[in-house]
Amino acid sequence: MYVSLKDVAERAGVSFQTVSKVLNGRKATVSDATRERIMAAAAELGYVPNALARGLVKQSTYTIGIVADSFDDWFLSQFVVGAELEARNRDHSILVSTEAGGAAAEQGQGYAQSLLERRVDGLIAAAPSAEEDEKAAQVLRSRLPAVAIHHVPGGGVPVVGSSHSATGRIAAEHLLLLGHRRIGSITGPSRRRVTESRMRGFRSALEAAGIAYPDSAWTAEADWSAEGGYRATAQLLARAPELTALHVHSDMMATGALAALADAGRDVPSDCSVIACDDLPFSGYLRPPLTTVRIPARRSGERAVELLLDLIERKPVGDPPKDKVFLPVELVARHSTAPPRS
Amino acid sequence: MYVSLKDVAERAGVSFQTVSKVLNGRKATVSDATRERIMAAAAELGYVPNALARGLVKQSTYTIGIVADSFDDWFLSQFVVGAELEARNRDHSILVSTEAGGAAAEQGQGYAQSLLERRVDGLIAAAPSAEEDEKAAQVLRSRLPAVAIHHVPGGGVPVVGSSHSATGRIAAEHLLLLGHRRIGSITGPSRRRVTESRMRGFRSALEAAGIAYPDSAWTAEADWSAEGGYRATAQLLARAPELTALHVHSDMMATGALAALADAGRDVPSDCSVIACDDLPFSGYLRPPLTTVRIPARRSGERAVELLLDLIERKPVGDPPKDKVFLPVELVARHSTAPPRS
DNA sequence: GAGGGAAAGGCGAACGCTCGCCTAGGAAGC
DNA sequence: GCTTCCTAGGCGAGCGTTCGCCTTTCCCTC
Repeated sequence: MYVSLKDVAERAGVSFQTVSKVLNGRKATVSDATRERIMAAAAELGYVPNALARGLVKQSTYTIGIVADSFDDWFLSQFVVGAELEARNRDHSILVSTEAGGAAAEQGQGYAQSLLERRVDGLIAAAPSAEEDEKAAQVLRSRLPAVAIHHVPGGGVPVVGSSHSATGRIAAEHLLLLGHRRIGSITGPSRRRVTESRMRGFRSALEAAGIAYPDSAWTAEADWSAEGGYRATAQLLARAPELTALHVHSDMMATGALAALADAGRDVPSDCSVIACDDLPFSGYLRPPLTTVRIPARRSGERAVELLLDLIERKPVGDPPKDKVFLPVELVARHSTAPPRS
Repeated sequence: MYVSLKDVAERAGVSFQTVSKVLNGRKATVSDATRERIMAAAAELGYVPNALARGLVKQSTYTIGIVADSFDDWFLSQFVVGAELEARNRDHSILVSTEAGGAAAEQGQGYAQSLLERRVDGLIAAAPSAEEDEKAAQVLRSRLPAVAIHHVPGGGVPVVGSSHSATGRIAAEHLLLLGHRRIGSITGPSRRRVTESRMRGFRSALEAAGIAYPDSAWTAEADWSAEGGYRATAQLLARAPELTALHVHSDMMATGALAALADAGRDVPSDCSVIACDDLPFSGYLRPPLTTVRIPARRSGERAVELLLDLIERKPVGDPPKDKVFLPVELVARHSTAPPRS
């Protein structure tokens, strides 16, 4: 079905190994005439190299694997876009797998199984749902060069990303500066580290301002979705009408929060401010435009690949790899936040 | 680095071919004792099959390739999710590439190049940006079993998806039924087929109702983004204040449209109705909740894989493959549409 | 005219696997 | 006791590459 080096060789009247030399640019040893004959033959026949065979002998596929949870997630898909960009720059390609847990695991496929079978040269763990998974951690640690965007039990895997606690802190400080004292939180799933870290940063800022935060009373948990955000907000509002501001852990949930606030007849920002994080492409087009903390998703993907590739190509006596790379987050002040009504 | 069949064989005291038999479940010919010894050895050593080698000899990788434009796009990423699901069901995996044009093409990589190199068993073309690309069409037609989600020049490739003209028609009919007569359009890029088809369906519904549609006056083009939608809407509003409804070609652009309407001081739906298409996860949480035509993105991915796999496994004298599969779209009426103010 | 060297290209081996056929040995049948 | 059949497992070949080394040819040089 496909033409092979041998087919090209036959047509050009040389040995297939010579064709290999030419097509891989190891020029020194072939005459110009032959080279051209070979190139022509390859083009006419429509030769497409076989990455399987090449990978087999080179013991490297120039490919890096990403274990992600799902493309549903904005952060993850942006992360992959960034990763792909950087990989392309450095002559590698990206393989994405969703075998972190859930459906795949039920079918008996291990963490990143298909990636390992395909012999990727390195692994990027981008599946927070597996952040507590011991087995996954073992794979990451022992098999291959790897980096992660989240905590890996037992460590030993460099982490790339932005500081979640800083994200929470920045949000809190912005609200504090405007004069808010009674701030509620719509969080992601509480078992996730990111949720805990954001709350830590958030709380620390409040404490620094000498404000107590009644955890259970002013917090509602959701699942990152707009729908979840709507429900959690509606509940929280009913429970704690005294709040003058909401710190929402994602723009998507904030979209729901804005709707819930509107439906409750509370004006944003005059009755209640809202600050979120992510900075989705449409966040500035919600009404009111959403104030948020921008998370550099794409950039994280780029940096993860950079780091991983450095790790893979590490010189024998290279410098020890960094074990944490933090990318800065940034406050994007729009109009969903304002001083509380006095 | 990796353990191979030979390593497992040595530990179990058999030939490596026997290990292969056992691990692939061709049981008949091996005693229970031996089988267990082999399984144990494989587990202890952490054997991971090498898909490269296997693909090489089997001349099949059990993998299907998707050429997509970008993960930025909601439709495309949902499509991939669906495709992955269905592929997993049928023991295949998915490889996604963004080599349709743009950055990749500039680096001299052909359409789907890396997918072909990896010897995928079939191709799904999901890159509208290449819908007019002759070379891409040739690859799709000649190389491999393929299906597409968009028109392919010259045909010969089955198309899976929903009817764009029906989408436009449904939107128009909904607005017509409410009593609108002066309806504007915020479209995607006009060089895309999808844009043209939607407008065709839209216009045909208007004509059926005996309404003339002044194309250039009531249409504004954007780029699918919220920002583009905002700008196009703002312009159109200024140009054609008589409009009582807007037909927007994507929910993302409609998000911008809603913002533009709000900023122009026009209430939705009482001053101007808005209907869009896609049904994004947050569309029901915009305020007002967006009326839209739901496009079955995930389902399209599933069907595309189904169809492709059938094509690949086609029995010698199988039925001729369908060349079009249409998935129904569905009106989701929410609150951004209402009768025009009389 | 012998020796040396560079240029051009051939060749064998190996990567890790699957597949089909082959063989050794024991049990069964007459 | 000899043939026949199974059963359990071995073995060779080949998939399409890359890599290092080897061979041939030809041109110089002394």
